[in-house]
Amino acid sequence: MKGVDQEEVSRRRGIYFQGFGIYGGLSGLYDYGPYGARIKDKVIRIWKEIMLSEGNIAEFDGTTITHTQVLKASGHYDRFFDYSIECTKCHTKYRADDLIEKMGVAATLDKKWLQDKILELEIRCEKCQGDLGEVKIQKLMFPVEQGENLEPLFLRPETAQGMFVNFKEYYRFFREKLPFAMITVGRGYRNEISPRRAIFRLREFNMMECESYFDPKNEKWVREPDNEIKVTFLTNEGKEIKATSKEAYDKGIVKSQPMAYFFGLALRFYSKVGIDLEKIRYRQHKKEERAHYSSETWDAEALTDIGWIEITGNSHRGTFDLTNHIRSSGKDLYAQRIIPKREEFQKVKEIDYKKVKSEYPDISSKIIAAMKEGKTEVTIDDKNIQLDRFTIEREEKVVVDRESFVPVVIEPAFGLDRILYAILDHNLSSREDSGYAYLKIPYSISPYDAVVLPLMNKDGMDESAGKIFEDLLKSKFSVLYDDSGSIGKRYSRYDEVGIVYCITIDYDTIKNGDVTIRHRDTKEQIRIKIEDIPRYLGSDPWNGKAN
RNA sequence: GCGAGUGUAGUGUAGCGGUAGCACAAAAGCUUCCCAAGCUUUUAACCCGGGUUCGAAUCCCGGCACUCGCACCA
Repeated sequence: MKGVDQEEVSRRRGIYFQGFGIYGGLSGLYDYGPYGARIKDKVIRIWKEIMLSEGNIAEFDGTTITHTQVLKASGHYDRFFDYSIECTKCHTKYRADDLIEKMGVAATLDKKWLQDKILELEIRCEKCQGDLGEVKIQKLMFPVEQGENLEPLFLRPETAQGMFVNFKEYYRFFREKLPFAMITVGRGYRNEISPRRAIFRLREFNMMECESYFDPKNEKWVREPDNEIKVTFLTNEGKEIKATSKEAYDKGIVKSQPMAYFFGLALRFYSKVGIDLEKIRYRQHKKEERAHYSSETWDAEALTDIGWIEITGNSHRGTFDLTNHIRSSGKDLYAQRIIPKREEFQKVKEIDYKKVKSEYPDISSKIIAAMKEGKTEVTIDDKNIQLDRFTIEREEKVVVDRESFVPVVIEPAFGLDRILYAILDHNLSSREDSGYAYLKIPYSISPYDAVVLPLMNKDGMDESAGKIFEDLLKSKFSVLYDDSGSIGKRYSRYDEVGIVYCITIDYDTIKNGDVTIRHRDTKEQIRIKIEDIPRYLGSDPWNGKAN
């Protein structure tokens, strides 16, 4: 907090605001307005630019409505529930399954079962010994109707699954070479029990996820982790260390090399979008906090006015997802590795057609059919025939030079809305002298390149400004035009939404053909020729630390 | 989802049974050659629904939303 309320500014200036406001709003749904939508778009672009410039990362754009079988395989369908129970006296809330498991009984995730078990075990409120009420189910996925006689489908609770099920497409795209990764930017949906703090916890949210695939025998990214940016690592043993990603990996703090590599990428990204790296830390999940499938999890957290908030989750998902989809779909989602050539003798079983025909010339086709079905005996015309003796076994020499395996997955999942929350929190400041707010985000995510401002609306300044504005639009710059209010008021207007440059047209413009360009942060102005404006803006002249 | 509290122009607030005021913002005009100046004018609100009452923003009930706490965040 710097004396400026992010939510107030956002509402007032159209960065973000509650969805469906004229109808009283809907909990957990927020819209991005004229400035917010542009900032968001630029943040996405920077992220993609960084990820895609790795060379072995490709983009995926999947649907949000998801095949139910996918969610059954991933575990969401059966586990994405919250069975809660509340004390009727003091209203403390518990998870019903937790209470039962604390009694040393394995819980079955079924409402009636849980309810009965709680009565049977005579479980009472831990705090006040009061009676517990009814078990309530909170479903955390959003169903979507798909037709009269069909089961509802669900909106995806994460973008990851869409990528996993398309693993093979991308495996082919990368010509069957690991490691590679897929990225998706898109929306996810979770029926959060109590969404709060504006865009911090939403029911429909934006994420940018990356699924990277590795041979478990060679879990390394193609490049070394970053060794420049230092950040705080907080281990699950409570150790706090400031280190670069490479150091953290070398010292064994971060076990997974790719994970350490992605930390470096993420830090470059955070820094580029104006997140203060002094307010970033990596916190390792404790065992009990970790998702069931993960062997190593680190959250990147940002310090904001509401404390440390998770902005990116990094999970080592192992082979969990692909194994489940292989099992569930019966399809091949394996990768292959080249191994040293070796010759092997495999036992091959074959049907001895000659023998069958010579012994049972009339019913040979029936016998062969039964053998092909894998039967060991068959009864034809009341005759019981053992089939083993028609099998011949022989050894065959085969050359083996590859083997199949299930790739392991390492997933950095960026919460876009929370990243935007952190960006606003870290950059919304107030001027020391006047107290007015200004948003010191980098030029690269500034909602517009510049604003064109005639100093006054007369003596040809307005015409001149109008022409400069039109020319900039034609040159593909995103610019605004504003001629209302005093010049100081207008500067402040755009300071507040993070626009870096104000181009002011004054009397000298008419005389000399030059304009002043004012910088948001320093309030300093320089004079340049009108024809130099595109070059000046195009050179991305931001020189602050955030670049 | 529970408990407590809150909901008034775009934003921040006053009014708390007699028919909505202020500040900032916004718009028009005048003025002003550079950091929310001044003057004039204007636009604009009682979260939604029901009840009590001659009369409700105000009291009551229900809903919705927000804040905090608990829980949740796989």
